[in-house]
Amino acid sequence: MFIFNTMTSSKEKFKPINGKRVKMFVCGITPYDSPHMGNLRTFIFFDVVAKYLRSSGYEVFYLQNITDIDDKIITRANETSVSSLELSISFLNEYMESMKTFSIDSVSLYARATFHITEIIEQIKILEDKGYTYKLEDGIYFRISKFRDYGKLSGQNTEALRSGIRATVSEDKENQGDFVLWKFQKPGEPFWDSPWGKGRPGWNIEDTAITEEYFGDVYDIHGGGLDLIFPHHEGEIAIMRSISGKDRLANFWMHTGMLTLNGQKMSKSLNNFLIPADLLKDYSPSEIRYAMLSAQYRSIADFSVELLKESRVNLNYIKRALRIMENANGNGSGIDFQQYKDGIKESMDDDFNTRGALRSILDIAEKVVEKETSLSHEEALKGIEILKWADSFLSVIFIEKSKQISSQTVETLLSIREDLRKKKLFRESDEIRKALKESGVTIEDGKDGSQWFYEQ
RNA sequence: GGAUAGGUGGCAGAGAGGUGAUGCGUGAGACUGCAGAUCUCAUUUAUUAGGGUUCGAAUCCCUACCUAUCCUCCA
Repeated sequence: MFIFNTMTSSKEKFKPINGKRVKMFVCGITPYDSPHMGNLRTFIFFDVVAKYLRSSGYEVFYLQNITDIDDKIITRANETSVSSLELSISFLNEYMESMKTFSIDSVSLYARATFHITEIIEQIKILEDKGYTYKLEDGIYFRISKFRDYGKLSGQNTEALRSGIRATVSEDKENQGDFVLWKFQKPGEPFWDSPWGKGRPGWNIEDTAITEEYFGDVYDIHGGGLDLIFPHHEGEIAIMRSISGKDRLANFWMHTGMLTLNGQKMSKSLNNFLIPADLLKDYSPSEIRYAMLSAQYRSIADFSVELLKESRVNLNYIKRALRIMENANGNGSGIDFQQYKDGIKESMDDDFNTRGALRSILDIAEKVVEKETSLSHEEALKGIEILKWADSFLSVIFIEKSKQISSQTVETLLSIREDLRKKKLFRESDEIRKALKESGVTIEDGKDGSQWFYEQ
C-alpha cells in the first residue's frame, strides 16, 4: 500500500509504527456554522481511508478533534446572544447528523478541545521551560525562530513569509509566524484558569495536546484539508517536536484537495458554499458520497450538477447489476470476478484511488449486464461478495433500508397494476407507480414484464 | 512577490518514451400507452504553447503562459 506523503511530496510504502496498529488523526471542524460540502469531502475521504485500512487487516484508531472554543465561535455567539458553549454544541450536533447521513461512522473518538485544557496547559508549561515561549499583551506566543524545521511541510521559508502579501503587520511579535498558545481573556469571553492567567488555548496546541494524550508524540497518519498545511500543521509540528525532541510528528501527512464551486474554493468567507441540505433535496446521500469519491482526493474537484447526475446514473447501473446477480440462475458466464477485485485492490492500494475502484466496480456491472442470462448462481454470489467487500469501505451501494415496504406488498400492487395496464387504465396504473415511487420503490417496465427495486 | 499542486475531447479522467482507454454528456435509431431503463451506431482534426533529447514524446529536459490552493480564519 502506497500513500502520498505531503512531507516528501512522493508516494511512500505504508508501514505503521507498531505492527498492524494504525494511529490516524484528522483535523475536525470548528463548530461555528453548518458544515459545508467542502468539509464533507474531506471527512468522506478519510472515512474511506479508515475503513479500507481496517478491511486490509489494520487496527485503526481514528481520532478527530473538535475545536469547540475559538474566536469565531465567540463572535458568532455574541451576534446571536447564545453562549458560545450552546452555539458550539448546536453546530456540533448538526455536524454529527451529517456524518450519520453520509455513512461516516469510522471515527473512533471525537475529542473536544475544551475537555483537554489540562493537557494543553501542560504542553505550554514544557514549552515555556524550554524557552520556546514569550509573553505579549494578549497572550503567550510560540517562538518559531527557535524551531529550525519550521516551514518544511509546506515548503515555506520564514524569510519569504515575512513579505507575505496578506500578512497583517504584527504588533509586537518577534516573528510574523509566531502564533498564540494561550490567549488572555477579554471581558465577557469564556475562560479557563492557567498559570498565565485567565484565557483560552490557541488553535495549534489544541491538536497536539489531544494527539499526545491518545497517541503519544509520534503517530502514523495525520490528515486534513490542503488549506491546513500552512500554518496549522506547521504549528503542530513545531510545538510537538519542540516538546518531544523527535525528528517527526507523524510519518504520513495526507491532505485532501479543495472542493471548488465555479472554480473557486468553497468557503464561508467567499459565501460560495453548499451545505448537505442543499443537495439532499434532489440527491440521495449515497449519490453525493459517490460523487465525492469520483475525484482523486488530492485533486481539485469542481462541484457540478453533472457530477451528481453522472453519479446517479452509474450508481443505478451498479444496482441494476446487483439485481441481476441476486436473481441469477444461468449456466455459467465465465466472468472472472477475481480480476476486478484485484483491480479494486490495486487502485485502493495506490494512494486510495477511489475513482479507480469505482471504475472497476462499473466494469463488473457492465460484465454482469452483458452476461445477464448466462450468469450462474455461484458466480453471482462471488460478484455480490466483491461488491459487499468494496462497499465496506466505499459505503455507496448497500445502504441500510429503513421503513421500506415489504416485497410482498410491492408484488401485490404490481400485479394489480399489470391488470390495470392490460385494461389500458393507465391513469390508475400510473397512480400505483407514483405511490410506490414515493415509498422508495422504482418500477421499470420492459419486454419481459415489470422490474422493480428499492431505492436506497 | 514566494510556496505547493496541476494543465489530455463539451465535462470527468486513464495512459508513466512505441499511431490517445473509459465513463458521463450530446446526436441518430430500436424498444415503449407514458415515464424510466436498456440496446445499436455516431461524436469527424482532445495532450496549453514554443524549443530540446530520441528512430519515436501526453510521457524525459528547458522556457513561457494559464489554473487552483496557501503566505497567519479555513476541511
